[in-house]
Amino acid sequence: MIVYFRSMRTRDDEKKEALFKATVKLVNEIGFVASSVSKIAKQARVSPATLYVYYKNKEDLLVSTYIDIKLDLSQAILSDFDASLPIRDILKNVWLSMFDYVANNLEYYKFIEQFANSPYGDLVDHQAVEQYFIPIINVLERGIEQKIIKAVDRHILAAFMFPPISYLANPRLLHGPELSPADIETAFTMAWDAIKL
Amino acid sequence: MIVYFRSMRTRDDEKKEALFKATVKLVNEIGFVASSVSKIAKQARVSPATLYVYYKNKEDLLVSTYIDIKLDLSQAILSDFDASLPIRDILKNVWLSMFDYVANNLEYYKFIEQFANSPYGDLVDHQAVEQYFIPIINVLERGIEQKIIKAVDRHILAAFMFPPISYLANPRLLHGPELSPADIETAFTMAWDAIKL
Amino acid sequence: MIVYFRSMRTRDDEKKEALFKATVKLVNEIGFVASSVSKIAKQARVSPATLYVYYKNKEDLLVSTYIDIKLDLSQAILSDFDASLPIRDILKNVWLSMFDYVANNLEYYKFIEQFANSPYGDLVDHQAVEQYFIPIINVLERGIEQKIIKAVDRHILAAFMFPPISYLANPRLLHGPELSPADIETAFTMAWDAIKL
Amino acid sequence: MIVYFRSMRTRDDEKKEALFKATVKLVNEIGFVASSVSKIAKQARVSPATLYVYYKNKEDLLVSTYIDIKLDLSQAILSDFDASLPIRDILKNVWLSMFDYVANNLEYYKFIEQFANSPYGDLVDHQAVEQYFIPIINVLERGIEQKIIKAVDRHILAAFMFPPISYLANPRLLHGPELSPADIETAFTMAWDAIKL
DNA sequence: GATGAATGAGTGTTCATTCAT
DNA sequence: CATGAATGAACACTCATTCAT
Repeated sequence: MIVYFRSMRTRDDEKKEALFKATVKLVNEIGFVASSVSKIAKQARVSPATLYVYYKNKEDLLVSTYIDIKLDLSQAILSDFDASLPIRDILKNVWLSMFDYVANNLEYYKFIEQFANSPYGDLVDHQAVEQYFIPIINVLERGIEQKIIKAVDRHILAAFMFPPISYLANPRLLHGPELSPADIETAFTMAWDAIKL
Repeated sequence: MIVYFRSMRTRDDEKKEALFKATVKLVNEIGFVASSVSKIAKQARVSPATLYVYYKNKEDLLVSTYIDIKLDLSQAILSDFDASLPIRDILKNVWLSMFDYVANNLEYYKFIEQFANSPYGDLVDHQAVEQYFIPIINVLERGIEQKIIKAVDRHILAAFMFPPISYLANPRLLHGPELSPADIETAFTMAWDAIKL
Repeated sequence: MIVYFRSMRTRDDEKKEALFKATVKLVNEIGFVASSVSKIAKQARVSPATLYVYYKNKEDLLVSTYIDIKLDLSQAILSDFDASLPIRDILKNVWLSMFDYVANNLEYYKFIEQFANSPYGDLVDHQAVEQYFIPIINVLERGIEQKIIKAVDRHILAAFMFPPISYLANPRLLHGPELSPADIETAFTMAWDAIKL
Repeated sequence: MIVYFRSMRTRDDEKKEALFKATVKLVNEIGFVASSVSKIAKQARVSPATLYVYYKNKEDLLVSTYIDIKLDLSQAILSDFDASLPIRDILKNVWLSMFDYVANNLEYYKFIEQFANSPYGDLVDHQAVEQYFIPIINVLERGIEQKIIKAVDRHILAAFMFPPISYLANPRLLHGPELSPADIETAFTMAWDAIKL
């Protein structure tokens, strides 16, 4: 006896997720340029027409995928966020979480890198996306107030914390050997040296 | 004896340069995805067929353009390179030169960013390109020997010097106000704090 | 005994009428070519699948719509038909009714024009549709018998009565200013001059 | 020995004409709605992509075809135009020429009918097209001055001369037997009766 | 060297229709 | 009766590249 837990013809989150995964996978394998709707659909094992049931168009698919990853990233980073710790420890947790995320979800990270470096990047509501990261911003500002962190614009502080991670964790950019745990520890120290007073 | 009534730059070079400029311009304006051979040719005011006189195919055009820019960048960075200065000053010159270059040649810089974040990036002979930057590597290594700079892999050092520049000088990534000269000065200090012992 | 708490017009008829109106509206606004089933369904605020409850397929929808309008037109034209009047007066009433109908129901009229000038036109049982207009044909034949109207094939007579109306009342064909009541009166006189002996 | 009178790779008016003919033929056979670019190209024995060498897009193809036919029609009608004849004779020549044209080039005529009754019709510069027919307009106006023709707007006069031709010569509209030469003669008399004073 | 013409293969998207519920 | 989901086939159009000149 067959029991259907979900109807055969109702909106199917499995399909949407298949499209999401197919998009990320293909963009990583063959790049933004070559990732056509039909290839993505084929990868997700649905008809190209079905894609348009779940997304308004290709742009919507890509932007949605980007935002979903950004949200996922922010949740990963903030998962063990503990505001009661010393500021350096909070930031170290955040930094290592992000390094882990990038290293272990390279496909996701490479997607958002390609996305941000494309004209699609201009289509995103950046303020909305930055909302996700407000707790980190707040920590930086607390650090400035407490004279622990250099009193400069938060974007400049961010520039020395996060872009180095992308670079170090992304084999497409780092044309050298993978980093050891000790290297990663050192790298955080360097980031901290950059921003600390 | 040959007398050139026309400029020394031959007709051919003019066409090739027009294609180079058209490629950079279009990739910036409409992105990698939409930059087709025929659009590039039209922008350069030549026939699509002519493009194939100068480049083997589209990939060759894009890779060549990337390498040309990388070379140009390295020359700009190393233009006032003076090995006799103190290490911090050398690096400061390099850093500011690069910041200037990125800020003043954003089109070039955005091109290589898009390029590097695409599968085309995998086609480049990175070792050859890194040759251009050897003098800088050498300075870093001298700094390490002299116990001025942290004794870590040169890629890690680079990660805290150059990616922050891309981030801070690229409006597509920095979703905030432009940097003041004082900000830029501060930013270098932070880079130096990161790498110095 | 059955008591209707809801109006006599059933839910079904409402949907069918909505589809009818949506079809006419869309064909007028965007043309036969662009009037897809899903757009018509959306305009009628029903699911595309629902359309197939009321019509066999798209062809059935269009042909039915055409025939319904033709019937409506015939009823409008024959509403004040009075066989006891002089022949010229009968035809004048008919002619002016039709002009009124076309002018006041341009959407309907443009639909049947587009329809007739398309291969769908070949699918209609013309004899059945012409039944609606038999009284007019009869008047013309009475006129011929009474030596008031030229003794030619009824289609030729019709050619000078009705196509000019389409032309004069349809802004898509008449590329000039709208007609005044006096113009319309004159136009009937011309039609009559054409057919009278 | 083969002699090439035209190069194999230069713009080829034969291809453009093949596309023109294919467009007319297909629109007649399967209608505007179903006449897709790929079907037209296949009918003309060229690649769909080649169509875009000769026409900007589908709209351009259809509008150009329409205008070309209109021009052809005007030339046919005015071929034996003799301004020195009596006005009735001039118009009779024009009328019969047009009847002939429609009857003998039904494909062309049906194309422009379908075209005019579609939203594409709105895209044409009607004033430009009407230029072709100015000599006829002038005759009508001379007739009005000479008190031979009714003093009404030229569009109303036209409405009783030309739409009846479309109707009588077009089997899709005239659901009856074909007209005899005598019928045609009579039909012109009726048109003349309509417009003459 | 330089080109406009030409195209098979592909693009993103919409089509008319069916299906399970 | 009514529906949203699903799709193969088609849509208009552009692609990178080649070819004859």
